[in-house]
Amino acid sequence: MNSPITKPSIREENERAILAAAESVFAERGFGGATMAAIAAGAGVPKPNVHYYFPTKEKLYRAVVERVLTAWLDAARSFDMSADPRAALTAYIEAKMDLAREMPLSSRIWASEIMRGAPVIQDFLDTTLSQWVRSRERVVRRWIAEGKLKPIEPKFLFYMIWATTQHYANAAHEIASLEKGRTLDNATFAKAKRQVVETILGGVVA
Amino acid sequence: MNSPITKPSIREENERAILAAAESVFAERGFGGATMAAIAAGAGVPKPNVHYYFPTKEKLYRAVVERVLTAWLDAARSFDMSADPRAALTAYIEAKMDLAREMPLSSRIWASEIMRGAPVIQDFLDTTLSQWVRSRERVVRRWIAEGKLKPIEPKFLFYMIWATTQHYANAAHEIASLEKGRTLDNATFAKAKRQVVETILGGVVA
DNA sequence: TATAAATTTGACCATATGGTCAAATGTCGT
DNA sequence: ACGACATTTGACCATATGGTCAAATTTATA
Repeated sequence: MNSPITKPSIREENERAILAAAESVFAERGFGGATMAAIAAGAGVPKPNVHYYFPTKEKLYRAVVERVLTAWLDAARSFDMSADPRAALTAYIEAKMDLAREMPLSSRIWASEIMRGAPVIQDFLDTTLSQWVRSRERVVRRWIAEGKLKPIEPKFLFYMIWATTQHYANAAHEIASLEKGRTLDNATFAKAKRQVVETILGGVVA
Repeated sequence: MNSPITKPSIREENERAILAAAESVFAERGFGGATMAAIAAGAGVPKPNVHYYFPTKEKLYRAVVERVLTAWLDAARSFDMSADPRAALTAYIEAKMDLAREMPLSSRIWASEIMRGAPVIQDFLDTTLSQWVRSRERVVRRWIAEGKLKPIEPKFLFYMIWATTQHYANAAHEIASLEKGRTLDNATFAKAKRQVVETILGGVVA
């Protein structure tokens, strides 16, 4: 049914448009501030049509958040536990920076979902994310034992990586304001990425 | 009139209670999701009473954000431009960490205001914050010229500090989830603070 | 204590919003 | 071309929400 070359069905195309609009509206105004009318307008369809594909605002939000989770997991995979810390952390930080750059809306929705107390992704935090952290913690501790990293608490390192990389999505507006209103261009962003990698590596590599 | 020992007037006391409730509701649900009814309930006063002190939701929100700005400025002052980078950055990072710990609601409101595109604090970003950044950038560049810091872009250092420290407020729930649901205790938070300071210093001090 | 000013509060109002419905229209396989 | 099914859409509805008002009550002030 779902062969790669099938042209998108009406349903697929509409769901795509609605999800895209929803992502943007949820990211800008938060769950509470988003309205189905705004989402419908953003998707270019009448409001009842949104409800036809996503029965409730809650369900639509969940669908949006699921895409965010997918993006998170993709970036998470770039943490190569078999590599040495420099390579593993560099790849991971760069993946996270690219995610913030390329999917700022997803990143903001993630942040705001967490600030709300994670009503939708609590289960993800308790299962997938917890496991991811535990396994990577072990790897980091091994690196420390091997004298490759300073004796740090792995979690705090992850927090710093998550926070710093996400900041480039969450605070894109603030950053632009400090750059005379202009968004970071690719070259500047690349410099930021490099500096983030080097600062963190410089701070934790033994 | 406003001598230090004057007992709070009815007005002062009510405004305080309303602002406190508003801060909590805005932080939890965002501007759009917050309701005046919830704020009134949180403050323990009837809804019209909230409007008596703060005519509109928008004005109430502005009042809350102003308190956040004050907190931001207080922490900003701890960046001692006359000191050497180790001392200056340590004091600043620690002040920011303490702020995130002691005023998590303010920190979250700040984050969500910025994610909304800073409709209320745009002016602050363009004036006070821009000036603060420019003057500190100069100091950091001087430190670099004196060989005390690696050749970094000062702004990216500030972003890392802001992001990482704020994370402990913004993502407190996520962090708690990764700690079996328990909030970081004081000792653990102190360790986090130390590690953040040491990682960043280790990353940028020459 | 009398009077003015500040504060409180129940009852309301207009609008916005999430969601529904049924009729109309489009799509697709046969 | 036909019937079955998917999709679209204008008109609605119930509720929530920001905000108002005027009467009642409390607090300051002279």
